[in-house]
Amino acid sequence: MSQATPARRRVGPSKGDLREAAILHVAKRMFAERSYEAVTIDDLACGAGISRTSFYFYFPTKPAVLTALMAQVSDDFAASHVWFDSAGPSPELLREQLLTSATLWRENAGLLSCSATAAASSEPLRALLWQTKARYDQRAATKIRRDQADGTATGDIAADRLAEMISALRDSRYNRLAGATDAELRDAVEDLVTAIQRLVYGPR
Amino acid sequence: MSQATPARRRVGPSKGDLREAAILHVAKRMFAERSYEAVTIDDLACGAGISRTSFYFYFPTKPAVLTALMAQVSDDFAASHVWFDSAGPSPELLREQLLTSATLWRENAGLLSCSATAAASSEPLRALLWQTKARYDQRAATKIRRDQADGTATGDIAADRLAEMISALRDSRYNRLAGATDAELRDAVEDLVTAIQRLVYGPR
DNA sequence: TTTGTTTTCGACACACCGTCGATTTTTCTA
DNA sequence: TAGAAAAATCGACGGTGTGTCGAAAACAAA
Repeated sequence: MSQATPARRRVGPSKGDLREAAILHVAKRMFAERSYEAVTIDDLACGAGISRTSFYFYFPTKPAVLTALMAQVSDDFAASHVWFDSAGPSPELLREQLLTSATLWRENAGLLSCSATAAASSEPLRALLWQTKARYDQRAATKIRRDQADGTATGDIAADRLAEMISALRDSRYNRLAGATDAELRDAVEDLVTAIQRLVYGPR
Repeated sequence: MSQATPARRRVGPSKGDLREAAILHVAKRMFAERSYEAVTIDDLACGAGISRTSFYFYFPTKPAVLTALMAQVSDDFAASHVWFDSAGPSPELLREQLLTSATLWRENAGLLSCSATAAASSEPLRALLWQTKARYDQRAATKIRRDQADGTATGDIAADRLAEMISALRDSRYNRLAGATDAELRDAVEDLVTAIQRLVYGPR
């Protein structure tokens, strides 16, 4: 969250904080429905009721806004990882975790898509996304390593590789969730549960 | 391949075709070592020995050059898919197919990375990449469907979903192949063989 | 040489970006 | 509540990259 804060501003709540919130608010809406390139800084500024130049008082760049927005989503996302704290396959917990995160993903589909685009040109945003993924992968790897140690999980693929595979499967499936129905969302979750169980625990 | 050809030019070989080749040549080099944004049309034109304006006589946009380059890579890629024509798990053929495509991916790592970036802003390029992926997924799905029909492969995940999963696993692993050693490349292939076999054929 | 086509490029208009400094508004405190 | 300090605003400017137009130059064929 700190990358997006310019150096000049102080901390307390003030009038300008309302504007910052207004920018974030309008940005969330615009990035949700247009592509990253199709949203200009002028659009954001006008939407927040200020001039383009004033925008720079609040954020240094366009991707910085996206970084601030994604920091929130990233936190929500991290809160849904109940399976990682369990022991053994526990497919019900895995299903619950995936359903929560899939719902979150669908709600923020446009924003996530824009942030993936913007990451190519913004080091801070790239860092945030990388960190989010790294945290997820590490928690997954820890859980898998534990299950491999007590023989529950098969060991012929290293735990951290399995964790990366799970991320990859999740991302690719979730990325087509924009505008999906609840039934489609549940199907996606069900496929992922089956695939992950099979990859990690092998023959059931 | 046709998206990249502007309307005005005729077909036969002529002086200008040399220039077109020169642009493609220098573009391949530049996109291999710099990021997509860091290569300007002026860079490409200068590199090919013409003015920026003349560039537009050969290609309508920057992504169009990338599209032309990617069409070639896409063809090479499609030629390496020996496993799809086999029956049953045949892990040796799968390994061979993955090794070939991984090598190709590593050779073109920079180009592939640029094209992924550019796809966000270029419909024709997006279409080419989509088509390449779709062809791959369809061939995979056909093979899997065949194996599911005769009971070799398990059927609790639909063939086309499995095909998408395979693409996703491959992409995520290959995308970290830039500058990898031969040993790392073989490790990647080995993990993928194990994972794919387990996903498609379940308990071995 | 003439004629028509291919190729080149300078000049222009555009869109967006980011900075600077002067000005206005808000906030705090004496 | 006046008046100073800090916060916030914005116009003007300069920069970069893009794409178009039309006139000129190089080239090929008759």
